[in-house]
Amino acid sequence: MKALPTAPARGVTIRDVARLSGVSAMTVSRALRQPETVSGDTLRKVQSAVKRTGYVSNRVASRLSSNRGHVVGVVIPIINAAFADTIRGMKDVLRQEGYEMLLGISDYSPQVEHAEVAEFLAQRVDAIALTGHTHLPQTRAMLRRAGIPVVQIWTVTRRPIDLCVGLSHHAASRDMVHHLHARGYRRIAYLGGHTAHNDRTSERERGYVDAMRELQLPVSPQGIVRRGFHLKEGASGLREVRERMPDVEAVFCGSDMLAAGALFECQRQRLRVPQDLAIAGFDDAELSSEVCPALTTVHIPRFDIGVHAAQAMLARLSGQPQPARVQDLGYRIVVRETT
Amino acid sequence: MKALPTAPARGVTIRDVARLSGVSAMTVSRALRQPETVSGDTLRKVQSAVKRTGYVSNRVASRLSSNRGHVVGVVIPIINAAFADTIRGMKDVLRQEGYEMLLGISDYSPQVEHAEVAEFLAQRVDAIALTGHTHLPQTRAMLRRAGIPVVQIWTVTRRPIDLCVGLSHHAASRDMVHHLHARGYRRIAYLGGHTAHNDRTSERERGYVDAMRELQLPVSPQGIVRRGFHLKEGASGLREVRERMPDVEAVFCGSDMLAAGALFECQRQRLRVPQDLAIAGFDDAELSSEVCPALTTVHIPRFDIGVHAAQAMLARLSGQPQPARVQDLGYRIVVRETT
DNA sequence: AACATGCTTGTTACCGGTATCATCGTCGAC
DNA sequence: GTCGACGATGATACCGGTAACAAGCATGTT
Repeated sequence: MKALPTAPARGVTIRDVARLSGVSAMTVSRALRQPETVSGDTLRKVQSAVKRTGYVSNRVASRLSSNRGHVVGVVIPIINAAFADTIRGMKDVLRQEGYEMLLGISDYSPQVEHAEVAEFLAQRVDAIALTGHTHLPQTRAMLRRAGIPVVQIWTVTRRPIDLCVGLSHHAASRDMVHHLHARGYRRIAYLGGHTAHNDRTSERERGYVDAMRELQLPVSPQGIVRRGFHLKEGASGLREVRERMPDVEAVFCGSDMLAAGALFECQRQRLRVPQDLAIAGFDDAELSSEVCPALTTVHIPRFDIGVHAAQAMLARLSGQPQPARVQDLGYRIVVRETT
Repeated sequence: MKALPTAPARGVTIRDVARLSGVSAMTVSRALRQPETVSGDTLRKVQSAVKRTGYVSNRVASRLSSNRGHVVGVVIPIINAAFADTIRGMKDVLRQEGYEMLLGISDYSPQVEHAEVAEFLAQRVDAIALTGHTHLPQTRAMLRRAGIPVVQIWTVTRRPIDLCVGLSHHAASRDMVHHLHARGYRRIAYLGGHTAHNDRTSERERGYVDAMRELQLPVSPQGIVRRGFHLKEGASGLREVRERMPDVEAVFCGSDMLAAGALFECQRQRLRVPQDLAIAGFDDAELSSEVCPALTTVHIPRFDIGVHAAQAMLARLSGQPQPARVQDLGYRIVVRETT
């Protein structure tokens, strides 16, 4: 088993280690970062001195002089189960490579996102991940100027700022509507998230509209209801859908939270799902396979988005062969019991 | 409306601003951090130069020389809905004060937690928040030596490393068992989380055991089942409880995820809740009020824990009157339909 | 033997701020 | 009129690393 990382013993600097091992500070620095460039003898002396003093490199100083601080910044709109998986994926990769993560939360506000990015850059992070591709022009400009790896996650876009890892929410949404159609549903409503400053929800809604048109099914503003992503709003959303469109046969929800909230409301109203009303979700949340009846939904690779995003930025940082600029990780329609 | 924070224009340093405004770098530094110590004339010149150049102070350099970097580190065991609320609470406060957050995830491993803390200290964070009070002795020692504010969150403990903000999970758990008893339930089983390296789950389990003893109800290892915190495990846990204790009347779950998983399993098995079996949870997750029937649970101030923790560390950092070392934010039994 | 080559190590300066102390001018008190 | 106090500003060194270059030395080549 590996020894525990030692504490950055207060005040122990590289010069202390240098003195103790009888070499220069520069040699200590080299011994720690590129052991193969110093002699075996020197390496041993340095390692022993490090152990005795409990020396830990000061990342702040290191970053100031070399412009590498082993920190990346990540901005997500909100912490929820979906983004949590992506964060976990990133963390797993970053930890292995010795990188830390600054977390920014934008609350779906481009202004707040901009402020977080500005602060990240002031902190001189090595790379930045952003959610989606809807940003202020100033934010894009600032990121370009910064000249560090930038990964946009969750959606794919043709013109990323730098890199991008995600999937087409439009295509996924479209496919789900086709699934509902194949099951025989015709009066299909859409209960989705607010679309302001959110390309995921916008794409999903457009996917629904486009598919309905393709299938020559009736689409109308009556059949589209928008809500936040809370279970409670799924319930109220379902009530509104049924008021507006009494003969609705299926409700396609832009997130599993909305779908589950709608499902619970059906249970309260003693509506049978899917006999009286079919429900489909999006995200394949943990909940979806566990509720009764289990939710039909779109599985998206939340965890892998994080893994690939982190790998892409690290690859760029280490000057490895350039990763693909755009990585589409796809999705999967998961048919369960509610459709 | 406030202007957007500007980009750290590449390469613009305090010296550039100094040259442009015709004063020394030191005066610029003062004008930005303690505007009241420079003359009005100077202040205006500096502000204009800052605007023209788009200068943003380099936090890295600032931290190196002044030991203040406007970053705090937070370690949580896992990202889930519960901790997400706490993170949000912290972020809200930190953002207002211009602090950024490094996020560490320990996966319930004290070794990983130790490594994260070590790395945070190498990054020279201004303060650290940790979850719970179960840490390696080395971790405690390292934190003490670091001499920065440390907040332990979620549980209260008599001997915190420095500060602590949370509640007594033992008392809350005990109260819930008393509630079940008052409702007439006698054969009460406990379905909780794994207790290794987790003081929240341990305390909750002990609270159950202690309350059962007080009430002179039968407690046996048969009536205690441990699982992870996934819905699926709530379902499998419920099956195991009923196998082991066929005449069980109520299941007290150490988390709402387990409780909801158990509830869904009951629905699948066509068991009526609470008539055939009562279920109580812990955490008051968003889910709990929305499922049908709604879950009886223990509400805990997840968001406020974050807010108070952040406020406590910032208070200490700014040398304000010392915050209370231990803040017990309490809990509330929320009776709904499942008991 | 003289010299080029490569490997290891050391010296120096610098990253971009800020702490500290020195300096300068102004104003009021004696 | 001289002196001390105070406010504003500047010069310098330093935080703790690392880049860039120089130097020393052993080895191989002609």
